[in-house]
Amino acid sequence: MQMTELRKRVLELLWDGRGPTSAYQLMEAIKLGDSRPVGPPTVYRALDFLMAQGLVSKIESLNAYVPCVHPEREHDCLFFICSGCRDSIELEDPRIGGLLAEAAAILGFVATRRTVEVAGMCAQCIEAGAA
Amino acid sequence: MQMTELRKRVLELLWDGRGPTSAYQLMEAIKLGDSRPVGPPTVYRALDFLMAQGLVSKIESLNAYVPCVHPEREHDCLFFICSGCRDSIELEDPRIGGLLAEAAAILGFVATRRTVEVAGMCAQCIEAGAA
DNA sequence: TTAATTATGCAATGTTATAACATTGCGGAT
DNA sequence: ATCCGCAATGTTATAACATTGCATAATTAA
Repeated sequence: MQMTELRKRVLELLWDGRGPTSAYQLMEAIKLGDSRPVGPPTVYRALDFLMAQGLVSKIESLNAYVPCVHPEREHDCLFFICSGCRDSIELEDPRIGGLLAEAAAILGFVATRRTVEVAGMCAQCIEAGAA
Repeated sequence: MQMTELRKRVLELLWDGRGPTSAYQLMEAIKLGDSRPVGPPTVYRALDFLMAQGLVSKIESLNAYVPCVHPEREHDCLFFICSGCRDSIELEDPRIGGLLAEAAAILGFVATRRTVEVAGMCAQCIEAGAA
Protein backbone atom coordinates (compact mmCIF):
# COMPACT_ATOMS: atom_id res chain seq x y z
CA MET A 1 0.00 0.00 0.00
CA GLN A 2 1.85 3.04 -1.17
CA MET A 3 1.52 6.33 -2.94
CA THR A 4 2.49 5.42 -6.46
CA GLU A 5 3.02 7.76 -9.38
CA LEU A 6 -0.43 7.17 -10.76
CA ARG A 7 -2.16 7.73 -7.46
CA LYS A 8 -0.15 10.87 -6.85
CA ARG A 9 -1.06 12.09 -10.30
CA VAL A 10 -4.77 11.58 -9.67
CA LEU A 11 -4.55 13.39 -6.35
CA GLU A 12 -2.70 16.29 -7.96
CA LEU A 13 -5.30 16.54 -10.69
CA LEU A 14 -8.00 16.72 -8.05
CA TRP A 15 -6.11 19.49 -6.27
CA ASP A 16 -5.64 21.38 -9.53
CA GLY A 17 -9.24 20.97 -10.61
CA ARG A 18 -11.71 23.68 -9.86
CA GLY A 19 -14.31 21.71 -8.04
CA PRO A 20 -15.48 18.12 -8.05
CA THR A 21 -14.00 16.10 -10.91
CA SER A 22 -15.46 12.99 -12.46
CA ALA A 23 -13.47 9.83 -13.00
CA TYR A 24 -13.74 10.26 -16.75
CA GLN A 25 -12.50 13.83 -16.57
CA LEU A 26 -9.50 12.51 -14.67
CA MET A 27 -8.91 9.92 -17.38
CA GLU A 28 -9.06 12.63 -19.99
CA ALA A 29 -6.66 14.85 -18.06
CA ILE A 30 -4.21 11.98 -17.71
CA LYS A 31 -4.43 11.25 -21.41
CA LEU A 32 -3.74 14.90 -22.27
CA GLY A 33 -0.87 15.10 -19.83
CA ASP A 34 2.50 13.58 -20.26
CA SER A 35 1.47 10.19 -18.91
CA ARG A 36 0.18 7.38 -21.02
CA PRO A 37 -3.58 6.92 -21.12
CA VAL A 38 -5.31 4.73 -18.55
CA GLY A 39 -8.60 2.88 -18.52
CA PRO A 40 -11.54 3.40 -16.21
CA PRO A 41 -10.63 0.61 -13.77
CA THR A 42 -7.24 2.14 -13.21
CA VAL A 43 -8.70 5.52 -12.32
CA TYR A 44 -11.36 4.00 -10.12
CA ARG A 45 -8.77 1.92 -8.30
CA ALA A 46 -6.66 4.98 -7.68
CA LEU A 47 -9.73 6.81 -6.38
CA ASP A 48 -10.63 3.88 -4.12
CA PHE A 49 -7.14 3.94 -2.70
CA LEU A 50 -7.20 7.67 -2.11
CA MET A 51 -10.62 7.47 -0.49
CA ALA A 52 -9.47 4.63 1.76
CA GLN A 53 -6.59 6.86 2.86
CA GLY A 54 -9.00 9.68 3.61
CA LEU A 55 -7.33 11.87 1.00
CA VAL A 56 -10.32 12.09 -1.29
CA SER A 57 -14.08 12.11 -0.92
CA LYS A 58 -16.77 11.26 -3.37
CA ILE A 59 -19.60 13.70 -3.85
CA GLU A 60 -22.46 11.26 -4.27
CA SER A 61 -24.91 13.74 -5.67
CA LEU A 62 -22.48 14.60 -8.49
CA ASN A 63 -20.70 11.31 -9.03
CA ALA A 64 -17.50 13.27 -8.74
CA TYR A 65 -14.48 13.42 -6.51
CA VAL A 66 -12.74 16.05 -4.42
CA PRO A 67 -9.57 16.14 -2.38
CA CYS A 68 -10.18 16.28 1.36
CA VAL A 69 -9.34 19.48 3.10
CA HIS A 70 -8.16 17.83 6.29
CA PRO A 71 -6.54 14.57 5.26
CA GLU A 72 -4.78 14.28 8.59
CA ARG A 73 -7.85 14.40 10.79
CA GLU A 74 -10.74 11.99 10.90
CA HIS A 75 -13.15 13.70 8.64
CA ASP A 76 -16.83 14.22 9.11
CA CYS A 77 -17.18 15.96 5.87
CA LEU A 78 -20.02 18.18 4.96
CA PHE A 79 -20.21 19.53 1.43
CA PHE A 80 -21.90 22.59 0.03
CA ILE A 81 -22.16 22.27 -3.71
CA CYS A 82 -22.79 25.34 -5.84
CA SER A 83 -24.79 24.86 -9.00
CA GLY A 84 -23.41 28.16 -10.31
CA CYS A 85 -19.65 27.69 -10.25
CA ARG A 86 -19.80 23.92 -9.88
CA ASP A 87 -17.39 24.14 -6.99
CA SER A 88 -17.86 22.62 -3.56
CA ILE A 89 -17.06 23.87 -0.11
CA GLU A 90 -16.05 21.39 2.52
CA LEU A 91 -16.85 22.01 6.16
CA GLU A 92 -16.56 20.14 9.39
CA ASP A 93 -19.21 20.11 12.05
CA PRO A 94 -18.83 17.46 14.72
CA ARG A 95 -22.34 18.22 15.95
CA ILE A 96 -23.83 16.70 12.82
CA GLY A 97 -21.82 13.56 13.28
CA GLY A 98 -23.06 13.55 16.85
CA LEU A 99 -26.70 13.73 15.84
CA LEU A 100 -26.24 11.02 13.24
CA ALA A 101 -24.50 8.82 15.79
CA GLU A 102 -27.33 9.42 18.21
CA ALA A 103 -29.96 8.48 15.66
CA ALA A 104 -27.96 5.42 14.66
CA ALA A 105 -27.69 4.34 18.28
CA ILE A 106 -31.45 4.55 18.75
CA LEU A 107 -31.93 2.36 15.69
CA GLY A 108 -29.21 -0.06 16.68
CA PHE A 109 -27.63 0.80 13.36
CA VAL A 110 -23.88 0.49 12.91
CA ALA A 111 -22.69 3.24 10.61
CA THR A 112 -19.72 2.85 8.30
CA ARG A 113 -20.05 5.81 5.97
CA ARG A 114 -21.74 9.17 5.99
CA THR A 115 -22.84 11.40 3.18
CA VAL A 116 -23.93 14.93 3.95
CA GLU A 117 -24.35 17.19 0.96
CA VAL A 118 -26.15 20.47 0.48
CA ALA A 119 -26.85 21.69 -3.03
CA GLY A 120 -27.55 25.30 -3.76
CA MET A 121 -25.70 28.47 -4.65
CA CYS A 122 -22.68 30.02 -3.04
CA ALA A 123 -22.42 33.63 -1.91
CA GLN A 124 -20.18 34.65 -4.81
CA CYS A 125 -22.48 33.24 -7.46
CA ILE A 126 -25.49 34.89 -5.85
CA GLU A 127 -23.56 38.15 -5.77
CA ALA A 128 -22.67 37.72 -9.43
CA GLY A 129 -26.34 37.33 -10.18
CA ALA A 130 -26.17 33.79 -11.44
CA ALA A 131 -29.77 32.66 -11.69
CA MET B 1 -49.48 18.58 -13.44
CA GLN B 2 -51.42 15.55 -12.39
CA MET B 3 -51.10 12.05 -11.05
CA THR B 4 -51.36 10.00 -14.20
CA GLU B 5 -51.62 6.22 -14.42
CA LEU B 6 -47.95 5.83 -15.16
CA ARG B 7 -46.85 8.02 -12.29
CA LYS B 8 -49.20 6.25 -9.91
CA ARG B 9 -47.84 2.93 -11.10
CA VAL B 10 -44.25 3.97 -10.41
CA LEU B 11 -45.18 5.22 -6.95
CA GLU B 12 -46.97 1.96 -6.16
CA LEU B 13 -43.99 -0.05 -7.30
CA LEU B 14 -41.78 1.97 -4.99
CA TRP B 15 -44.17 1.31 -2.11
CA ASP B 16 -44.25 -2.39 -2.89
CA GLY B 17 -40.51 -2.70 -3.30
CA ARG B 18 -38.41 -3.80 -0.37
CA GLY B 19 -35.98 -0.97 -0.21
CA PRO B 20 -34.54 1.50 -2.65
CA THR B 21 -35.34 0.66 -6.25
CA SER B 22 -33.37 1.70 -9.30
CA ALA B 23 -34.96 3.26 -12.34
CA TYR B 24 -34.09 0.20 -14.41
CA GLN B 25 -35.65 -2.12 -11.84
CA LEU B 26 -38.80 -0.04 -12.13
CA MET B 27 -38.71 -0.37 -15.91
CA GLU B 28 -38.36 -4.11 -15.54
CA ALA B 29 -41.24 -4.30 -13.07
CA ILE B 30 -43.47 -2.31 -15.40
CA LYS B 31 -42.59 -4.56 -18.31
CA LEU B 32 -43.41 -7.67 -16.27
CA GLY B 33 -46.68 -6.19 -15.04
CA ASP B 34 -49.81 -5.71 -17.04
CA SER B 35 -48.75 -2.38 -18.50
CA ARG B 36 -46.89 -1.99 -21.72
CA PRO B 37 -43.12 -1.55 -21.45
CA VAL B 38 -41.64 1.92 -21.12
CA GLY B 39 -38.22 3.36 -21.86
CA PRO B 40 -35.77 4.98 -19.50
CA PRO B 41 -36.87 8.57 -20.18
CA THR B 42 -40.43 7.73 -19.25
CA VAL B 43 -39.43 6.28 -15.90
CA TYR B 44 -37.04 9.11 -15.15
CA ARG B 45 -39.69 11.67 -15.98
CA ALA B 46 -42.15 9.97 -13.66
CA LEU B 47 -39.51 9.92 -10.94
CA ASP B 48 -38.75 13.60 -11.50
CA PHE B 49 -42.42 14.39 -11.14
CA LEU B 50 -42.79 12.35 -7.97
CA MET B 51 -39.67 13.90 -6.48
CA ALA B 52 -40.94 17.37 -7.31
CA GLN B 53 -44.14 16.53 -5.44
CA GLY B 54 -42.12 15.35 -2.44
CA LEU B 55 -43.52 11.84 -2.81
CA VAL B 56 -40.22 10.20 -3.64
CA SER B 57 -36.59 10.71 -2.71
CA LYS B 58 -33.47 9.65 -4.48
CA ILE B 59 -30.81 7.87 -2.48
CA GLU B 60 -27.75 9.39 -4.06
CA SER B 61 -25.30 6.87 -2.74
CA LEU B 62 -27.26 4.04 -4.37
CA ASN B 63 -28.67 5.71 -7.46
CA ALA B 64 -32.01 4.41 -6.35
CA TYR B 65 -35.37 5.76 -5.31
CA VAL B 66 -37.66 5.39 -2.30
CA PRO B 67 -41.13 6.65 -1.46
CA CYS B 68 -41.16 9.33 1.18
CA VAL B 69 -42.57 8.42 4.54
CA HIS B 70 -44.16 11.79 5.16
CA PRO B 71 -45.26 13.13 1.82
CA GLU B 72 -47.56 15.66 3.44
CA ARG B 73 -44.95 17.41 5.55
CA GLU B 74 -41.91 19.28 4.39
CA HIS B 75 -39.32 16.59 4.64
CA ASP B 76 -35.84 16.82 5.97
CA CYS B 77 -35.08 13.29 5.15
CA LEU B 78 -32.30 11.33 6.68
CA PHE B 79 -31.61 7.85 5.40
CA PHE B 80 -29.96 4.88 7.02
CA ILE B 81 -29.02 2.36 4.38
CA CYS B 82 -28.29 -1.23 5.33
CA SER B 83 -25.74 -3.10 3.26
CA GLY B 84 -27.15 -6.38 4.59
CA CYS B 85 -30.81 -6.29 3.63
CA ARG B 86 -30.43 -3.45 1.13
CA ASP B 87 -33.31 -1.66 2.77
CA SER B 88 -33.31 1.92 3.98
CA ILE B 89 -34.80 3.56 7.02
CA GLU B 90 -36.06 7.10 6.74
CA LEU B 91 -35.94 9.39 9.74
CA GLU B 92 -36.63 13.00 10.43
CA ASP B 93 -34.51 15.16 12.63
CA PRO B 94 -35.13 18.89 12.41
CA ARG B 95 -31.97 19.51 14.39
CA ILE B 96 -29.83 18.37 11.47
CA GLY B 97 -31.66 20.65 9.12
CA GLY B 98 -31.06 23.38 11.69
CA LEU B 99 -27.34 22.79 11.78
CA LEU B 100 -27.12 22.70 8.00
CA ALA B 101 -29.12 25.92 7.77
CA GLU B 102 -26.80 27.50 10.30
CA ALA B 103 -23.69 26.47 8.37
CA ALA B 104 -25.26 27.67 5.12
CA ALA B 105 -26.08 31.02 6.68
CA ILE B 106 -22.47 31.49 7.78
CA LEU B 107 -21.30 30.79 4.25
CA GLY B 108 -23.97 32.93 2.65
CA PHE B 109 -24.99 29.80 0.81
CA VAL B 110 -28.58 29.38 -0.35
CA ALA B 111 -29.55 25.74 -0.06
CA THR B 112 -32.02 24.08 -2.36
CA ARG B 113 -31.52 20.40 -1.68
CA ARG B 114 -30.11 18.29 1.09
CA THR B 115 -28.70 14.80 1.04
CA VAL B 116 -28.03 13.06 4.33
CA GLU B 117 -27.28 9.37 4.08
CA VAL B 118 -25.69 6.96 6.49
CA ALA B 119 -24.49 3.60 5.22
CA GLY B 120 -23.96 0.66 7.52
CA MET B 121 -25.88 -2.25 8.92
CA CYS B 122 -29.25 -2.35 10.59
CA ALA B 123 -29.99 -3.98 13.93
CA GLN B 124 -31.77 -6.96 12.39
CA CYS B 125 -28.95 -7.78 10.02
CA ILE B 126 -26.40 -7.50 12.80
CA GLU B 127 -28.57 -9.78 14.91
CA ALA B 128 -28.79 -12.23 12.03
CA GLY B 129 -25.01 -12.28 11.91
CA ALA B 130 -24.67 -10.80 8.47
CA ALA B 131 -21.01 -9.95 8.11
C1' DT C 1 -62.00 24.14 -33.32
C1' DT C 2 -57.70 25.83 -32.73
C1' DA C 3 -53.81 26.60 -30.20
C1' DA C 4 -51.07 25.85 -26.19
C1' DT C 5 -49.50 23.05 -22.76
C1' DT C 6 -48.47 18.71 -20.73
C1' DA C 7 -47.47 13.88 -20.96
C1' DT C 8 -45.67 9.90 -23.24
C1' DG C 9 -43.17 7.01 -26.81
C1' DC C 10 -38.97 5.97 -28.97
C1' DA C 11 -34.17 5.71 -30.68
C1' DA C 12 -29.93 6.93 -29.88
C1' DT C 13 -26.45 8.39 -27.09
C1' DG C 14 -23.95 9.93 -23.05
C1' DT C 15 -22.06 9.03 -18.48
C1' DT C 16 -20.54 6.37 -14.59
C1' DA C 17 -18.81 2.04 -12.77
C1' DT C 18 -17.40 -2.82 -12.54
C1' DA C 19 -16.30 -7.68 -14.08
C1' DA C 20 -13.06 -10.70 -15.72
C1' DC C 21 -8.76 -11.71 -17.02
C1' DA C 22 -3.78 -10.77 -18.23
C1' DT C 23 0.67 -8.58 -17.25
C1' DT C 24 4.40 -6.22 -14.86
C1' DG C 25 7.73 -5.55 -11.39
C1' DC C 26 9.59 -6.20 -7.09
C1' DG C 27 10.52 -8.65 -2.80
C1' DG C 28 11.89 -12.78 -0.33
C1' DA C 29 12.42 -18.04 0.11
C1' DT C 30 14.07 -22.29 -1.73
C1' DA D 1 19.29 -18.25 -10.30
C1' DT D 2 14.69 -19.46 -10.21
C1' DC D 3 10.50 -19.56 -8.35
C1' DC D 4 6.76 -17.85 -5.82
C1' DG D 5 3.74 -14.40 -3.94
C1' DC D 6 1.76 -10.12 -4.09
C1' DA D 7 0.41 -5.35 -5.09
C1' DA D 8 -0.40 -2.51 -8.87
C1' DT D 9 -1.63 -1.78 -13.33
C1' DG D 10 -3.24 -2.85 -18.09
C1' DT D 11 -6.95 -4.48 -21.32
C1' DT D 12 -11.34 -5.61 -23.02
C1' DA D 13 -15.83 -5.80 -22.51
C1' DT D 14 -19.99 -4.86 -20.40
C1' DA D 15 -23.19 -3.45 -16.75
C1' DA D 16 -25.71 0.19 -14.72
C1' DC D 17 -27.48 4.78 -14.64
C1' DA D 18 -29.22 8.93 -17.09
C1' DT D 19 -30.24 12.37 -20.81
C1' DT D 20 -31.12 14.43 -25.48
C1' DG D 21 -33.98 15.25 -29.28
C1' DC D 22 -37.74 14.67 -31.71
C1' DA D 23 -42.34 12.73 -32.70
C1' DT D 24 -46.98 11.71 -31.13
C1' DA D 25 -50.98 11.68 -28.08
C1' DA D 26 -53.78 13.61 -24.44
C1' DT D 27 -55.51 17.43 -21.90
C1' DT D 28 -56.76 22.14 -21.12
C1' DA D 29 -57.72 27.13 -22.42
C1' DA D 30 -59.22 30.49 -25.61
